[in-house]
Amino acid sequence: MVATDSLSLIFSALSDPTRRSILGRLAHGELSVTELAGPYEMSLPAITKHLKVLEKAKLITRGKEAQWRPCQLEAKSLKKADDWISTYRSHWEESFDRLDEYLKTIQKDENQPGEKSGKSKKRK
Amino acid sequence: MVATDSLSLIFSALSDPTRRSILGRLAHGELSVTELAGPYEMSLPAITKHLKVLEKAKLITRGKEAQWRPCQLEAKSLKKADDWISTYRSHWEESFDRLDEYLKTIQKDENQPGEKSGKSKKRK
DNA sequence: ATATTATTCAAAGCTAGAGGTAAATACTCA
DNA sequence: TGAGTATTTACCTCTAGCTTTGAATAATAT
Repeated sequence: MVATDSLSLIFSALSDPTRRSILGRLAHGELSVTELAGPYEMSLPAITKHLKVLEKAKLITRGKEAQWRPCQLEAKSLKKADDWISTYRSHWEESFDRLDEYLKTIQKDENQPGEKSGKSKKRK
Repeated sequence: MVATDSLSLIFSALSDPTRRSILGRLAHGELSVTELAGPYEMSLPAITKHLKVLEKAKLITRGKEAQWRPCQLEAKSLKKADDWISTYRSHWEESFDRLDEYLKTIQKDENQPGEKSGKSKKRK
């Protein structure tokens, strides 16, 4: 990754299934690295690195308790991602409307068939 | 990227600022590659590659109109990302509650000071 | 002090990402 | 057909990402 802005870090962190799964498990409460690593067929150092990525994206915070460095979900960063995506919410709601419109259009076209699909907008 | 599941493709596509910006501009309507490339200090082939990434993630669809391959936003995939994130929505709402609790806790501790921060949960 | 448990660091391998330039392809119009 | 415009392919470079193994560090318990 070249970009280091917070949104890019967040989306990049979320682009790995293991990391998403880790977040999912942290949603039920704090876990240590070893506990976290349990289900995955992956070395501990690999998990450590995934945690680093999540930490850099501020999707988790880490504590210190004896020899454990427990991980905790930090949902505020997920909210950041959600805020970005939510600006498009109207678009996917709209697309149902477009589907409706489309369906109405076919019905109409069944009576008066004509152009195949040509919308020939002119471009300079 | 190793993962090829749709969520990973989507989040990975969103992890680049240029690609997010492209989606933002497509939100206002269909655009050709050259129109899209305009604002960025980047070669056309670079833009083509970004579009490929967006297309693979099904965040855009492409048309064919004379020598143009216009791009269109496909919001359904954004909804997929939104659905994943939304399972955590309760967590960031909750975190305000936790802040409240925390603030109450300090107020109490100002009267009877004691342990620095020790929550010493036992772990086997 | 030593053994045990938990976690991280270092080095290396390999694949993919992001960008560039130059050339090829696709379509339109005269 | 040939010129012009739009887009993609091929190829190259460089950096970053994911994973491994083996060794190092940190804290606890004996």
